[in-house]
Amino acid sequence: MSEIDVRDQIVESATKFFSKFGFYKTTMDEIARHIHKAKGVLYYYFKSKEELFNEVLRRELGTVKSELSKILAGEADSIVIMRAYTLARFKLLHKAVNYHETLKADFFEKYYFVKDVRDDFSDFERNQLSTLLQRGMDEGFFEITNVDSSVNILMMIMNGVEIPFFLQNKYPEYENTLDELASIIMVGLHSKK
Amino acid sequence: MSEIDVRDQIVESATKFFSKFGFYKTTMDEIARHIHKAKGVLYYYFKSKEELFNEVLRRELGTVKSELSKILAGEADSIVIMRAYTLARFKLLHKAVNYHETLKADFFEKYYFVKDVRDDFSDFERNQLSTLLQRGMDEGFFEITNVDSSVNILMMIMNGVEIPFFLQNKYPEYENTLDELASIIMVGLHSKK
DNA sequence: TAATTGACCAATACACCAATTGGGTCAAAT
DNA sequence: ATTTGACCCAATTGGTGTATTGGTCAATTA
Repeated sequence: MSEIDVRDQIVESATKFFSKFGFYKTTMDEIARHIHKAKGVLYYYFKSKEELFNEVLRRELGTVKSELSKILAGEADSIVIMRAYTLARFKLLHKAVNYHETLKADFFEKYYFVKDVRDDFSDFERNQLSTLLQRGMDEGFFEITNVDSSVNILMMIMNGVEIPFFLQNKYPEYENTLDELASIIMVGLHSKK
Repeated sequence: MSEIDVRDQIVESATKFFSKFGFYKTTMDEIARHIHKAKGVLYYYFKSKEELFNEVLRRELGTVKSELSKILAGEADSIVIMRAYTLARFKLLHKAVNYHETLKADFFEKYYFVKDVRDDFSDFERNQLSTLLQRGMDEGFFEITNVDSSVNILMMIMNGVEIPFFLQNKYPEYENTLDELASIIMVGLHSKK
């Protein structure tokens, strides 16, 4: 009975509620009641509601990162990988509903506590893209003067469209043009030969 | 005395206040007092506060549009124009502080009344970019399969970064990479020959 | 000892009312 | 044709008491 990891139960329950109602409309008490425990036990495993939310986020983005890592580890040309990465990135993030809430952090001071998880994902992406672009240059597919700067621009574009996509629900509308976006970026990074 | 166009005075006064305090923190009474008139006179020239704000916006974006039109009417290659357009677009919009407020319309229902002006600017931009891309194809600089679709993507990128740029004040940080963004887009649209 | 409970606290959110603000109207005046 | 200022009323604001909820902890269980 107590074999089941309670910490996991808590996170699963929290995920359910946070996904459905968001951070502020979810109470610690209902998370606890849902697994037939007293509220106090949550504080045995997590030191605060914010930390619990962060754990939920960490897992959500962890899935995204591992999926993306699979793509990045592929054998194909860096161009092919780059395209696949772009499409998958948005498709995966589209489903990461708790991540969406963190996008509000830039508007509402309330959400300061998600900074760490967001930064972590940003770092991940920056590293991966740097590696990929560098590899693309080594393979002769890309010809860019400054990798860091190109990565910055890619990140600017990708982060930029997240708010319209996920908070204003324009992702479905744009989903089928993402392939073309990827094309433009691909060619844009491509050597003029 | 009554030679001075009162309507203009009103709009100028309104521009001052709206630019400084935004739509909701500005009162019709202070706009009127500033030009030593009674509040009622505002309603002789404008049927509502919202309409007055729209007029302010119209002028603000009118300036932007006419500046951009100058660039678009240039003699240079479509590539050169495209780059100049991109840089100028953001530089001009950066100064259009009332336009910034309209960006909130996508988050807060309160701002529904700015739809018309925003749509107008969107239409302008869509038309101009279509013409430019088409011209670029005719001149052999661009090689795109579907102009509309490419325009969509350009607009998606440009609109996407507006919120980070103007509402989260990241424009200064990115300003000097805009040139490179333009490059990527340019090459991205460029024929592979 | 590790895990859990439930009563308890303090801070925040919330519901409610009163007072004020501010958008908008209009008959009268200029 | 334009302007005024008193007026209306819906919405906002500020203040207050109550309820909710994040968080603590001594006692209890297994």
